[in-house]
Amino acid sequence: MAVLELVGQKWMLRILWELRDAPLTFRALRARCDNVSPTVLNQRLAALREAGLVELGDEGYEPTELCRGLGDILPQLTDWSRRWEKERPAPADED
Amino acid sequence: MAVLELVGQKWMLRILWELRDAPLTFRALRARCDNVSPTVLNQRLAALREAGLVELGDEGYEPTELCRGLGDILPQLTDWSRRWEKERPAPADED
DNA sequence: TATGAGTGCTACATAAAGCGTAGCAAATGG
DNA sequence: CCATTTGCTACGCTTTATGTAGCACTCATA
Repeated sequence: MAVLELVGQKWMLRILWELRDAPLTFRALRARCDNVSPTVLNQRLAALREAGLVELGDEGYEPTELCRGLGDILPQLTDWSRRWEKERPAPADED
Repeated sequence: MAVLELVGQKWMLRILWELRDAPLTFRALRARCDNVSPTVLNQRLAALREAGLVELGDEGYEPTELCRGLGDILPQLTDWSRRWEKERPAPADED
């Protein structure tokens, strides 16, 4: 389960999530990720590119064919996320 | 997609993954997670418990009913992980 | 040629998070 | 009383992330 160590890193799921629909430029992607520092974003993108999950095309960064499988999984994660937000015990105060 | 910020943290997916089958004690879970430092493990478990995703039963930590939905998703992540390991471009040397 | 806006990406100092080890308090069993 | 196991914390140190600034490059317009 080596992929857990990859996508388990901070911002990884978020990055892949933001790239799910359309390609995004470095700066646009950064903006979508709450302005994550470019240092980290670059590190993550480098790892994703080395893993063959993301590539830099003419219109920006986009998931590769190899990454597409995640496209079926992430929506389920969204679904589950919605269920969780409805049924979770104490919303408490998270920002 | 607040859940991404939760499970996107380091060790989160791994922790949930290790709890998928049977309950694990704090120490056992720690052992399975490459002996992650107890400080972090405790932080993560606290977050998971506050989110109502994990609880501490008689036999150790275990996912709650609310968390079970992930049980259908994580195996797919495994599947995808296996595909990825077969088809990825350059295994290179990652440790 | 130049100027301006966009791109990917890097440098730097500071802040935050994680790590490894040791150990505590409580519960359990001899 | 002692040993074992439990969940969990404290400590000092290393690693990682943050935020801001800016570089080198490309493209379009003038």
